[in-house]
Amino acid sequence: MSDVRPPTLDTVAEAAGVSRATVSRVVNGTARVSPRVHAQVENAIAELGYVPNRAARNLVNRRTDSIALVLREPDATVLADPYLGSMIIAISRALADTTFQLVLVNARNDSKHGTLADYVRGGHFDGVLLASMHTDDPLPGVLVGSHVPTVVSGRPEHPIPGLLFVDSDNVGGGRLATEHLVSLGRRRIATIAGPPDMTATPDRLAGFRAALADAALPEGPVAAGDFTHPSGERAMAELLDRAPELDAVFAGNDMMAAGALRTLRARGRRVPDDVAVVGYDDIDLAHHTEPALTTVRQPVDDAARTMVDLLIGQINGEPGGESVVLPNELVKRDSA
Amino acid sequence: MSDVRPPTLDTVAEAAGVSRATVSRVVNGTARVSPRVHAQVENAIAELGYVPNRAARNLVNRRTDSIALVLREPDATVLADPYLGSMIIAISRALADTTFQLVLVNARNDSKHGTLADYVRGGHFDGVLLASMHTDDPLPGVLVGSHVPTVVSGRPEHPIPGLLFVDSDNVGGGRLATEHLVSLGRRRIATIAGPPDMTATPDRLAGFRAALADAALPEGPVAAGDFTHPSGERAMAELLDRAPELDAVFAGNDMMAAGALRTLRARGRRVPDDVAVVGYDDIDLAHHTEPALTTVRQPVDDAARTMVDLLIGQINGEPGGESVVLPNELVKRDSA
DNA sequence: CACCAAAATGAAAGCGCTCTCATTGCGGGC
DNA sequence: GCCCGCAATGAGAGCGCTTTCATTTTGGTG
Repeated sequence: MSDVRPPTLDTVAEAAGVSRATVSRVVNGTARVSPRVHAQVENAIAELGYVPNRAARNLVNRRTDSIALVLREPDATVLADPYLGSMIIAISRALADTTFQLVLVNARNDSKHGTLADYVRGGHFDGVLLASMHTDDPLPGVLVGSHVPTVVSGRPEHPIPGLLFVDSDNVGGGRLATEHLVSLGRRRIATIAGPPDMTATPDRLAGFRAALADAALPEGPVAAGDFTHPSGERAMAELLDRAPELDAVFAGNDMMAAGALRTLRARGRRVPDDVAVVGYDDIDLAHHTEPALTTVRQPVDDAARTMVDLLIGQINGEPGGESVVLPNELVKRDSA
Repeated sequence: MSDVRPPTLDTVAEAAGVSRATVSRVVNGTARVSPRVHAQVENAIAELGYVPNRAARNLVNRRTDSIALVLREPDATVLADPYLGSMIIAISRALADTTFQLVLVNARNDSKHGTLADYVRGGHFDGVLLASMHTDDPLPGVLVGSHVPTVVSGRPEHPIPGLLFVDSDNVGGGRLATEHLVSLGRRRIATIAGPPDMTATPDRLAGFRAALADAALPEGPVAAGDFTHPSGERAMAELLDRAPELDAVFAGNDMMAAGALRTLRARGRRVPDDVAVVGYDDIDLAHHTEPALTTVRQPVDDAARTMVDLLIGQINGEPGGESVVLPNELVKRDSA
């Protein structure tokens, strides 16, 4: 309600005794300006506390200088997984050194103005980062079709021409976890898989099976979970019923691994003595379970930085961006 | 790189055979338009897929339609606490039904363009939400001084005129936890306090002491932590050394409670039989510790919604916003 | 049927910025 | 001393929108 308007380019120009164009030039460093004039302008800017008006700038430049982070999680269950939170923080950090703002778009499909797809396509953002994608989600296709620079986290089920993604090597991760169990001498290895509509699930499963095959071990039983703690408890119970003699479990994420741990304890199985357990993600919780979880760590910070770099490259029209698959790492603790 | 520009008001106007002003009116519902013309315009909009240009709108309206969520956490340690993540999600959800965008500003003091304070003051946002404040942070004062609508999460140490905050009743929460321990018959009750530079810490401590006084119990030992898991382990060890006979602990958050649990187990104390433990926050982890944590739940969703409502009220110049303190709730599980 | 108020619409002025194009100023080569 | 070329600067158009103000249309009344 204060009616004092912030200084504009013209204000500064007048104060410095030059034209608006010149001030613009020094603000943007876009052309040479004589040292004397440059100093005058700088002084005027400092004195008036001038800050460029973003809207005006965006209008003429046809850029918004902001990128959307779309979280595709209709149900709160998966939001409980701190992995997503760490992703958000990592992306925000990766963006901190750029001029881009991070806009969080919490997307239950069409909450905002009309469809989410329309909203995102509506030129509100220079680019879009998609996290926690499901295989049947049409959004990435729509965005690419609308020429909106887009990078998704996690390999899409079907490659979409022009869609870049950053993923961690889930096949390798599944293999890493399973090979570790094998190296421990375990022979009856089961797995708790994640939701089938995220590619991480089949990928980790593929790594699991490949490692088993390499070790000439029979394919262990598979139970399905949905990345939540309770689903891990249930899946473990199911596994125990189906294969009471199992001596190891590879869980599709740490949350489910924690659930499995609880079921194992309830059933009187000691971990890792009777049953070894390996999780996935290395979320904070992995330190706190009893026993502490051996798990596969994903390079969240690297992934975030890579996504941001790829996206900005696309926004700037640089050629040659390529999807990236980052390696994972086994973190050995006490559960296996 | 595509050179086809999106449709503008003029495009639509021409297609509908009316003036730009009229189209603007139907888009904004700002004035009456005859039904026939209205329909024509709607058709044209639908056909062309017109979406208003946000920058142009912002320029003339002097609004950005976006609000900043500033996370004031220089060190990653506190970021590991999922409480913050749940806050982010809750705020994002609370904003989903409004026209405002949520911009995440991850603020290690002056990463972006110049000082954070300047950046935030630079008119990039209509309002600011501050989370995880520390008592010595000058930012809220600066913002209020610059007439930037601001709402902070958590009571500031010294009331700042014009600064609204939303907090949960930490004194009451500390009391709730402690009274529960007292009601369990515990008599030697210790506490692990959080970082002293957040008001939640002295407040919870005050509640703790008040409850002890009410029960005519001596003031128990206090150890200091920093809200992290390791600090909880250390603080518990210290407490055990100083007061080996203690039979209950109230921890300033769940993370430290989990650490305390681990130390207790290592020292051979059974929970809750030998030592009862109560945490604070009811983060997801509270379900997964062994035993599951009894804890104080903060109304995160309510708090988020309240913050958003207050902020939007301020932005719209509505009078009469008041700081709010929300009640907490004791969640009984197995640790006490 | 003429008249006037009210309703509907249009014309146009900016919002603050960038950038093209034109103009000015300057030094050096002849 | 004059002219040319380049560096420095300024003038001004326009980005897409909202909004005031003027104008046209409409419809009710005498």
